Amino acid sequence: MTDTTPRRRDAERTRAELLAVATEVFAASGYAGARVDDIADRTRTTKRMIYYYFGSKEKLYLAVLEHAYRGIRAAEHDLHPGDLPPLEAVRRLAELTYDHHLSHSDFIRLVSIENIHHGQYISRLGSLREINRDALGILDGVLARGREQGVIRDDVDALDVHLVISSYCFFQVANRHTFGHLFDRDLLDPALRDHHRRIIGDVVAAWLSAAPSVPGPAAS
Amino acid sequence: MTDTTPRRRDAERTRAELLAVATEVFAASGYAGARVDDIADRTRTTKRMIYYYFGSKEKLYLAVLEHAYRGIRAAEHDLHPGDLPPLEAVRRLAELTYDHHLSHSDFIRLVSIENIHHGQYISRLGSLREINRDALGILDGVLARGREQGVIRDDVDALDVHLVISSYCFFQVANRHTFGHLFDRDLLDPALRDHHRRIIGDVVAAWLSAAPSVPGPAAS
DNA sequence: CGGCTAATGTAATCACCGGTACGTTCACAT
DNA sequence: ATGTGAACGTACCGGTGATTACATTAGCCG
Repeated sequence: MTDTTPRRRDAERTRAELLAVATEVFAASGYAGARVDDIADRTRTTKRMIYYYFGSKEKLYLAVLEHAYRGIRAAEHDLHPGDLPPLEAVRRLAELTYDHHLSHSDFIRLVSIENIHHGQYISRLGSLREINRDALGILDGVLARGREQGVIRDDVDALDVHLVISSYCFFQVANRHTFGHLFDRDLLDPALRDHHRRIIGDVVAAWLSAAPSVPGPAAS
Repeated sequence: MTDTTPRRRDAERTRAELLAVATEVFAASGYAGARVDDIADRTRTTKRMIYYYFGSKEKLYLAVLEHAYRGIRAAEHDLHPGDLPPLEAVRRLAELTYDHHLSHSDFIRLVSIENIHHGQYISRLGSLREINRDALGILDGVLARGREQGVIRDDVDALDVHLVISSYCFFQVANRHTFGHLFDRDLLDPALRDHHRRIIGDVVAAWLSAAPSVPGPAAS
């Protein structure tokens, strides 16, 4: 957060700046690793204000988490399936999700961090559940259409597809460092981006258009 | 670490116990979140011994990380492709990897933690790189055989396949909590295990047997 | 046995870090 | 213009947590 507007006494702005910087710091260091002093020092205000606006480190983290989750629009929202052929729509969704994840690495890291803490904080943020609902609804509509047309297998539901796509995209960002070290491939190398994006598109398209491996719907 | 052998003065045992407990605690709380006192209290020795054997919290974590990585045998090692049809071999590898990840959640969590720290610790453990080499080699052999037989597409390399499989399996364990909360599906629910295992098998089998989406090898 | 070192226990130290007491100043309403 | 509360700053506190100084004992080797 470098200086921008040098106004004095602007509650909204101070609060927003703290939240933005806290997001960066928590994402960079984890909850326990983040330092309240560090967050304060990176703003043009002081530690006192963190407690004035948020009350505690924990509540600040909760605010960061909620803000991050609300700020993320599921890639599904940018998908306008229109009358795209279902398979093309899903491929497009996969590739959108890929780009979406790559450009929101702080969010991805916060999710990792939250899982390290067994989801103990997000579990207090009940209102988030609804956000992803309609995103899944969009995907579900596409799959239904594909099944009707007989071009998409019937033993897979929207959540399964979402899981496969998210896993792949998430991994690229979340495990960049260990994977890069062990295999000498920087997953986020711009030169590989098209290759990696195409892969997840190919994967879901091939998967969904294949015949069910066992007759009849199996999803529970 | 509950009591087992009540011998006194056993260096090997003390060291091993510390390492095992430290693995649990680091995996449970992250590096910064883990407490040296906590680790010591869970053993039948004292904090002093951590410093006697490992020197510092950081070196203890490094030892945990290295031990965990060495202790993990890539699922590829349990794959004996023999003369299985290539596609079946890859499907089998995917399903093996799935079970493998599910039964090593502490390791998965350590990997997540290490990535939160930008891989700064694993980058000091240069010797690990070799471990995964021959694992990839096995997969590479299967793919090569499949390409020769014309049953596996030629625009995908072993690392790509490994990435797709690992991503899916890793996500299940690593993001269990946030995903479970947001979508009301416990990814590790035993009742879903067969369903989820089958999915990754279907995914790679369908993907690899499909025709390349663009003519000619594209992998870099 | 005597002694010598590896191994262990106890009790501190010291920095760091989340949180707060207290005082000040801005800006808006009247 | 000025009273008033919201917004902010400074300096500090108290606990915690990593690390260590020092004392002790166990076991082996001769």
